[in-house]
Amino acid sequence: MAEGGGTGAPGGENLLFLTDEQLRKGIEAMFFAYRGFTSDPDRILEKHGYGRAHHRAIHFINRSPGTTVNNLLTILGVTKQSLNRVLRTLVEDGLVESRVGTRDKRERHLYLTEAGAALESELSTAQRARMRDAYRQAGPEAVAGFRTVLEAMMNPDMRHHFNRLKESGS
Amino acid sequence: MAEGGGTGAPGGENLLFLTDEQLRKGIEAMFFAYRGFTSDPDRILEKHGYGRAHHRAIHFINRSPGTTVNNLLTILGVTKQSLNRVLRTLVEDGLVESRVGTRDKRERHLYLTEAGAALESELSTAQRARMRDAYRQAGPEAVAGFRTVLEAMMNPDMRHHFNRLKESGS
DNA sequence: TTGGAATGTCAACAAAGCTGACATAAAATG
DNA sequence: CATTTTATGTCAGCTTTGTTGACATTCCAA
Repeated sequence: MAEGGGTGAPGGENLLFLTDEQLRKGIEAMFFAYRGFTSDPDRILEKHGYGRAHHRAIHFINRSPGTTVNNLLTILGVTKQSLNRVLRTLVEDGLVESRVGTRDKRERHLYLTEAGAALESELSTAQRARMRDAYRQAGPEAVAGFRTVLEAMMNPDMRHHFNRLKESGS
Repeated sequence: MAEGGGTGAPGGENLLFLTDEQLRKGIEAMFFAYRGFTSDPDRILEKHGYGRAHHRAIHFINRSPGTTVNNLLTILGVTKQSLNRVLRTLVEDGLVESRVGTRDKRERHLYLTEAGAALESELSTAQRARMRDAYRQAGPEAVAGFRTVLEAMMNPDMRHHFNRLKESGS
C-alpha cells in the first residue's frame, strides 16, 4: 500500500507520463518534428514553383487514382474553392488529368499524368527517406508506439479516412 | 534458411517496419494527426480573432519569458517581418509586453501580460487535454516510442531548440 | 568617429486559406 | 413531364501569414 513506489496514481497505474510537463514536451516535439517532416518536400516543391497544398493533392490523387474533387475535399479538410485553385494549376501544368464522370457528369475524376507521377515519386522518395532514417534510429517498438499515439490523436473522421487509405495498396 | 520468417533483411534484423508501405502510412498518420493536434487551439483562436501564428508566439514567449524577437525567430523558423506583424497585434491587444533591452537597446524582450497568460492557459489546457487522452489510450511505452521517433524526425537545429526548452521548467 | 554588423520595423507582394455567388447536372417532387 | 431542390464544381474577392526589399537604430571594432 506504499504510495512512494511510483504507483500513486488513481487506478494503480504509473501515470508519470501524463504530467503537464510531459504533455507540454510532447506538444513541442510534435511542432518541431512536423517542421522536419515537411522540410524535404518543401525544398523540392519550391524548385518546381509549388506549395504544400499541391503536395497534399498530388499525394492523395496518387493514393486513390480516379478520386473525385469532393472526396479529396473531405480528406484534405479544406474548402473546394481552395482546392480548386491548386488543382487548376496542376491540370494546366499537365501533372493532373481531370476527367468528367461517365455515370455522374457533375463529378471530376482525378489522375496523375506521367509528369505528375514523376513529381509524386520525387516528393515521396524524399519524405520516405526521412521517415526511414527516423524509424531506423528509433527501432520497431518505438515505431509501433509512434503510430499508436498518432492514431489516438486524430479526430474520428480523420481516423476514418486514414484507415480507409490503409486498406488499399500502393 | 527460409526467407518467409521475417528476418530476410540485411544485417539479420527484422526490417518489415521499413517497407515503403509502412513508411507511407507513417507519413499519412503524421498528416492526419497533426490536423487533430491543431484543431482544438484553432477553434479557440478563431473565437479570439487570432491564428496559428499567434498561438506559436504565445506558446514560446510563455515558455521562455524575456526571450528576444531574434531568438523567437530562430525557434519558429519564420522571417522576422512575418513574426513582427503577429507580435504587433499581440502587443496592441495587450497580450504581450515588449521591453527594450537594458544592456543592448536593439533587443526587445517579450513577456506575456496577465491577459496573454490567460489565453495561453486556455490554449494549452485544450491542447494538453487532447495529448493526455491520446497518451492515456496509447500507454506509457507507446508514448516513449512516439517521443523517440519524433525526436529522430527533427532537423538538427530544431532538435537543438527542442532540447534547450526541455531543460527549463514550466 | 566612422563604417560595418546586428536588431527590429515598415511596405509591398505571394501562397493558400476562407465566404459568397453562380453554372451545370442529377435527383426529387408535383 | 415540368419544376424545384440538391450536389458538384468554378469564378471573384477577402484575410492570414508567409516572403523579399528598404530602412532606422544601436552596438562594436578599426
